[in-house]
Amino acid sequence: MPNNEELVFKIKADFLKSLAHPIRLGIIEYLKNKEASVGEMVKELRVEQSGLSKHLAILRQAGILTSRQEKVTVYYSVRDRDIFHVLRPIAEILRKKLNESNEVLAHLGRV
Amino acid sequence: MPNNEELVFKIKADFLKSLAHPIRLGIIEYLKNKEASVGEMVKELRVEQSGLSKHLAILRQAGILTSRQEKVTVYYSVRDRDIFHVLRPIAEILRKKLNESNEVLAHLGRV
DNA sequence: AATCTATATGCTAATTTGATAATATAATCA
DNA sequence: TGATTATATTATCAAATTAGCATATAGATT
Repeated sequence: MPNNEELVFKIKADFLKSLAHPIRLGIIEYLKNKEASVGEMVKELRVEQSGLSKHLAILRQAGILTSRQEKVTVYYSVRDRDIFHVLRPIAEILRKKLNESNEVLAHLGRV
Repeated sequence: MPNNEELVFKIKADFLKSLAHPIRLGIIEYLKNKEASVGEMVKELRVEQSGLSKHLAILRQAGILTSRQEKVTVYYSVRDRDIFHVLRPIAEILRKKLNESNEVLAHLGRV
């Protein structure tokens, strides 16, 4: 019986888990400015169909993507663009970290 | 042999994974405005010592925390406050989602 | 009806992650 | 030195995640 605070951490952690996979990050970026069908993504993202389907389901369940069906084709898109408010700072943090490493490396040749 | 784009997604995913655990989120929040020793956190966060130690190591390796040692005591703190630029929008997204659910629920009584 | 296309689901094995307990290390203190 | 304290590491096992393949479903086409 977790208390409310623990429950909130659990919910946040689950949300983060849904993002924490290279293919899923690739999907979100691919859908950044457009919607796309599963078939299109299978080709473009070079992933196996059933695997992609499962990753899409995870992102939909997390509320990050929505889908609409047209005949047999299912189109996915980003449900709430606020997700990029999470992803952008991550890129910035990593970029910054990389810069810091490079600055250290720059001193290697000198002595 | 993954290409550069895939490598970047892998790096981002690994970073997200380091965040994606309730205890680790609890640690980061606990360290939001202060540093704390492992012993203090064992007591306050109600986690087992060896488990906490491992979670701290994961966060340090991810570059999210730093530590300094004073005699036998090790103090941890947030290394780069930019991490909160990632965590805050997550809270907002989840709050928003909850509000939307509540608005739906509000119509349940009416008919 | 039989086939084809697009997507989802189920199954299994491999890998990763996590919890717990035990042990190690290292500094301090008696 | 021996005991104590603080933290890290290791070992073991259970649980969760993932990949890949096979199958299911459902609509479209012949």
